Amino acid sequence: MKKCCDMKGFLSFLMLHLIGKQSMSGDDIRTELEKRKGTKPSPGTIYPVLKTLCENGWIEEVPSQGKEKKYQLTSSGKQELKNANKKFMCMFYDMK
Amino acid sequence: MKKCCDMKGFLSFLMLHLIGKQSMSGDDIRTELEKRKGTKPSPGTIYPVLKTLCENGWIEEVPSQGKEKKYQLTSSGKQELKNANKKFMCMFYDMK
DNA sequence: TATATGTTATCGTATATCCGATATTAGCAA
DNA sequence: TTGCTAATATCGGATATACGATAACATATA
Repeated sequence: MKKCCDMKGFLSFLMLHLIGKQSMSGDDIRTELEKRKGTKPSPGTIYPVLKTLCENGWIEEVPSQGKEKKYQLTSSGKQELKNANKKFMCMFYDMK
Repeated sequence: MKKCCDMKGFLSFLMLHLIGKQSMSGDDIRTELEKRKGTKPSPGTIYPVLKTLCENGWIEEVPSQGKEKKYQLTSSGKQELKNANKKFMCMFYDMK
Protein backbone atom coordinates (compact mmCIF):
# COMPACT_ATOMS: atom_id res chain seq x y z
CA MET A 1 0.00 0.00 0.00
CA LYS A 2 1.21 3.45 -0.84
CA LYS A 3 2.55 5.22 2.17
CA CYS A 4 1.36 8.50 3.54
CA CYS A 5 3.88 11.11 4.65
CA ASP A 6 6.86 9.24 3.32
CA MET A 7 8.99 12.38 3.24
CA LYS A 8 9.38 12.31 -0.50
CA GLY A 9 10.15 15.75 -1.82
CA PHE A 10 11.63 17.30 1.26
CA LEU A 11 15.10 15.96 1.02
CA SER A 12 16.77 19.10 -0.26
CA PHE A 13 14.88 21.16 2.27
CA LEU A 14 15.99 18.90 5.09
CA MET A 15 19.56 18.83 3.89
CA LEU A 16 19.66 22.59 3.67
CA HIS A 17 18.30 22.71 7.19
CA LEU A 18 20.89 20.27 8.52
CA ILE A 19 23.79 22.03 6.86
CA GLY A 20 22.43 25.27 8.24
CA LYS A 21 22.71 24.00 11.78
CA GLN A 22 26.24 22.76 11.36
CA SER A 23 28.61 22.19 8.46
CA MET A 24 28.28 18.62 7.28
CA SER A 25 29.59 16.06 4.83
CA GLY A 26 27.45 13.80 2.70
CA ASP A 27 28.09 10.99 5.11
CA ASP A 28 27.19 13.10 8.14
CA ILE A 29 23.90 13.84 6.45
CA ARG A 30 23.20 10.19 5.75
CA THR A 31 23.79 9.38 9.41
CA GLU A 32 21.61 12.20 10.67
CA LEU A 33 18.80 11.28 8.30
CA GLU A 34 18.96 7.70 9.48
CA LYS A 35 18.22 8.94 12.98
CA ARG A 36 15.22 10.89 11.78
CA LYS A 37 13.74 8.61 9.19
CA GLY A 38 14.74 5.23 10.49
CA THR A 39 16.33 4.32 7.17
CA LYS A 40 19.69 5.47 5.85
CA PRO A 41 19.45 7.12 2.45
CA SER A 42 21.71 5.62 -0.17
CA PRO A 43 24.72 7.55 -1.50
CA GLY A 44 22.95 7.77 -4.83
CA THR A 45 20.28 9.79 -3.08
CA ILE A 46 22.43 12.23 -1.17
CA TYR A 47 25.27 13.19 -3.46
CA PRO A 48 23.25 14.26 -6.46
CA VAL A 49 21.27 16.53 -4.15
CA LEU A 50 24.47 18.00 -2.71
CA LYS A 51 25.59 18.68 -6.24
CA THR A 52 22.33 20.41 -7.09
CA LEU A 53 22.47 22.53 -3.94
CA CYS A 54 25.99 23.58 -4.94
CA GLU A 55 24.95 24.38 -8.47
CA ASN A 56 22.12 26.50 -7.11
CA GLY A 57 24.69 28.40 -5.06
CA TRP A 58 23.03 27.50 -1.78
CA ILE A 59 25.92 25.59 -0.25
CA GLU A 60 29.67 25.59 -0.67
CA GLU A 61 32.59 23.47 0.41
CA VAL A 62 34.27 24.38 3.66
CA PRO A 63 37.97 24.67 2.96
CA SER A 64 39.52 21.87 5.00
CA GLN A 65 41.75 18.86 5.01
CA GLY A 66 40.76 15.22 5.30
CA LYS A 67 38.89 13.05 2.88
CA GLU A 68 35.48 14.33 3.86
CA LYS A 69 34.06 17.36 2.15
CA LYS A 70 32.16 19.51 4.55
CA TYR A 71 29.57 21.92 3.29
CA GLN A 72 28.12 25.11 4.66
CA LEU A 73 25.36 27.46 3.59
CA THR A 74 26.11 30.42 1.42
CA SER A 75 24.31 33.68 2.11
CA SER A 76 22.02 32.85 -0.77
CA GLY A 77 21.42 29.46 0.83
CA LYS A 78 20.53 31.09 4.11
CA GLN A 79 17.98 33.21 2.31
CA GLU A 80 16.57 30.21 0.50
CA LEU A 81 16.27 28.29 3.75
CA LYS A 82 14.50 31.23 5.32
CA ASN A 83 11.99 31.28 2.48
CA ALA A 84 11.54 27.54 2.62
CA ASN A 85 10.94 27.65 6.36
CA LYS A 86 8.30 30.25 5.85
CA LYS A 87 6.52 28.15 3.25
CA PHE A 88 6.85 25.13 5.47
CA MET A 89 5.23 26.95 8.35
CA CYS A 90 2.35 28.26 6.27
CA MET A 91 1.68 24.76 5.11
CA PHE A 92 2.00 22.88 8.35
CA TYR A 93 1.43 25.40 11.12
CA ASP A 94 -1.39 23.38 12.70
CA MET A 95 0.28 20.02 12.48
CA LYS A 96 0.75 18.21 15.77
CA MET B 1 15.75 26.77 -10.90
CA LYS B 2 14.55 23.74 -9.03
CA LYS B 3 12.55 24.69 -6.01
CA CYS B 4 13.28 23.76 -2.46
CA CYS B 5 10.48 22.73 -0.13
CA ASP B 6 7.82 22.77 -2.80
CA MET B 7 5.51 20.53 -0.79
CA LYS B 8 5.73 17.71 -3.28
CA GLY B 9 4.96 14.43 -1.62
CA PHE B 10 2.95 15.66 1.29
CA LEU B 11 -0.33 16.16 -0.42
CA SER B 12 -2.03 13.03 0.84
CA PHE B 13 -0.71 13.68 4.32
CA LEU B 14 -2.05 17.21 4.26
CA MET B 15 -5.38 16.13 2.86
CA LEU B 16 -5.75 13.50 5.53
CA HIS B 17 -4.93 16.15 8.10
CA LEU B 18 -7.49 18.61 6.71
CA ILE B 19 -10.26 16.02 6.49
CA GLY B 20 -9.40 15.00 10.04
CA LYS B 21 -10.08 18.49 11.31
CA GLN B 22 -13.41 18.77 9.53
CA SER B 23 -15.26 16.82 6.87
CA MET B 24 -14.46 18.29 3.48
CA SER B 25 -15.16 18.03 -0.22
CA GLY B 26 -12.57 18.07 -2.97
CA ASP B 27 -13.33 21.67 -3.63
CA ASP B 28 -13.09 22.62 0.03
CA ILE B 29 -9.65 21.09 0.05
CA ARG B 30 -8.57 22.99 -3.03
CA THR B 31 -9.65 26.23 -1.39
CA GLU B 32 -7.91 25.46 1.89
CA LEU B 33 -4.70 24.47 0.13
CA GLU B 34 -4.76 27.68 -1.81
CA LYS B 35 -4.66 29.54 1.48
CA ARG B 36 -1.69 27.53 2.66
CA LYS B 37 0.36 27.18 -0.49
CA GLY B 38 -0.52 30.32 -2.34
CA THR B 39 -1.53 28.35 -5.41
CA LYS B 40 -4.71 26.39 -5.93
CA PRO B 41 -4.11 22.77 -6.82
CA SER B 42 -5.80 21.67 -10.00
CA PRO B 43 -8.72 19.23 -9.91
CA GLY B 44 -6.48 16.69 -11.57
CA THR B 45 -4.30 16.84 -8.50
CA ILE B 46 -6.92 16.52 -5.80
CA TYR B 47 -9.45 14.00 -7.02
CA PRO B 48 -7.06 11.17 -7.80
CA VAL B 49 -5.66 11.53 -4.29
CA LEU B 50 -9.15 11.44 -2.79
CA LYS B 51 -9.76 8.27 -4.73
CA THR B 52 -6.58 6.70 -3.44
CA LEU B 53 -7.37 7.64 0.14
CA CYS B 54 -10.76 5.99 -0.28
CA GLU B 55 -9.26 2.89 -1.77
CA ASN B 56 -6.86 2.70 1.16
CA GLY B 57 -9.84 2.82 3.48
CA TRP B 58 -8.64 5.98 5.18
CA ILE B 59 -11.56 8.21 4.26
CA GLU B 60 -15.20 7.65 3.39
CA GLU B 61 -18.06 9.68 2.01
CA VAL B 62 -20.26 11.41 4.51
CA PRO B 63 -23.86 10.51 3.67
CA SER B 64 -25.43 13.79 2.66
CA GLN B 65 -27.43 15.64 0.07
CA GLY B 66 -26.17 18.27 -2.35
CA LYS B 67 -23.82 17.95 -5.24
CA GLU B 68 -20.69 18.08 -3.14
CA LYS B 69 -19.26 14.88 -1.73
CA LYS B 70 -17.95 15.40 1.75
CA TYR B 71 -15.40 13.04 3.17
CA GLN B 72 -14.44 12.08 6.71
CA LEU B 73 -11.71 9.92 8.22
CA THR B 74 -12.37 6.27 8.93
CA SER B 75 -10.94 4.78 12.11
CA SER B 76 -8.19 3.28 10.00
CA GLY B 77 -7.59 6.74 8.57
CA LYS B 78 -7.30 8.21 12.05
CA GLN B 79 -4.69 5.62 12.89
CA GLU B 80 -2.80 6.31 9.70
CA LEU B 81 -2.83 10.04 10.39
CA LYS B 82 -1.53 9.39 13.88
CA ASN B 83 1.36 7.36 12.49
CA ALA B 84 2.07 9.95 9.84
CA ASN B 85 2.11 12.73 12.40
CA LYS B 86 4.60 10.80 14.43
CA LYS B 87 6.90 10.33 11.45
CA PHE B 88 6.47 13.96 10.54
CA MET B 89 7.52 15.04 14.00
CA CYS B 90 10.59 12.80 14.06
CA MET B 91 11.65 14.28 10.78
CA PHE B 92 10.97 17.94 11.39
CA TYR B 93 11.01 18.39 15.15
CA ASP B 94 13.64 21.12 15.06
CA MET B 95 12.26 23.05 12.13
CA LYS B 96 11.40 26.64 12.80
C1' DT C 1 55.18 1.85 -3.27
C1' DA C 2 51.20 -1.10 -2.83
C1' DT C 3 46.96 -2.15 -0.58
C1' DA C 4 42.92 -1.38 2.04
C1' DT C 5 39.31 1.49 3.58
C1' DG C 6 35.91 4.82 3.57
C1' DT C 7 33.98 8.80 1.28
C1' DT C 8 32.40 10.78 -2.78
C1' DA C 9 30.50 10.63 -7.49
C1' DT C 10 27.80 8.93 -11.45
C1' DC C 11 24.51 6.29 -14.11
C1' DG C 12 20.24 4.10 -15.38
C1' DT C 13 15.83 3.07 -13.76
C1' DA C 14 11.44 2.68 -11.21
C1' DT C 15 8.10 5.22 -9.04
C1' DA C 16 5.21 9.00 -7.55
C1' DT C 17 3.63 13.63 -7.87
C1' DC C 18 1.17 16.96 -9.93
C1' DC C 19 -0.64 19.44 -13.72
C1' DG C 20 -3.56 20.85 -17.83
C1' DA C 21 -7.11 19.48 -20.62
C1' DT C 22 -11.09 17.25 -21.17
C1' DA C 23 -15.08 14.55 -20.01
C1' DT C 24 -18.75 13.29 -16.91
C1' DT C 25 -22.14 13.85 -13.47
C1' DA C 26 -25.55 15.98 -10.26
C1' DG C 27 -28.54 19.45 -9.03
C1' DC C 28 -31.07 23.65 -10.21
C1' DA C 29 -33.89 26.79 -12.94
C1' DA C 30 -36.80 27.95 -16.68
C1' DT D 1 -37.55 18.12 -20.24
C1' DT D 2 -33.96 21.09 -21.58
C1' DG D 3 -30.13 23.83 -20.68
C1' DC D 4 -26.83 25.83 -17.26
C1' DT D 5 -23.49 25.65 -13.67
C1' DA D 6 -20.37 23.73 -10.52
C1' DA D 7 -18.31 19.81 -8.67
C1' DT D 8 -16.27 15.59 -9.68
C1' DA D 9 -13.62 12.32 -12.45
C1' DT D 10 -10.21 10.68 -15.81
C1' DC D 11 -6.26 10.70 -18.90
C1' DG D 12 -1.60 11.52 -20.75
C1' DG D 13 2.55 13.52 -19.93
C1' DA D 14 6.32 16.28 -17.73
C1' DT D 15 9.04 16.45 -13.82
C1' DA D 16 11.39 15.15 -9.64
C1' DT D 17 12.64 11.81 -6.26
C1' DA D 18 15.19 8.25 -4.65
C1' DC D 19 17.35 3.95 -5.18
C1' DG D 20 20.88 0.21 -6.29
C1' DA D 21 24.99 -0.69 -8.44
C1' DT D 22 29.17 0.66 -9.67
C1' DA D 23 33.13 3.55 -10.29
C1' DA D 24 36.49 7.00 -8.87
C1' DC D 25 39.12 9.19 -5.51
C1' DA D 26 41.80 10.34 -1.31
C1' DT D 27 43.90 9.07 2.83
C1' DA D 28 46.15 5.95 5.91
C1' DT D 29 48.71 1.92 6.85
C1' DA D 30 51.82 -1.90 5.79
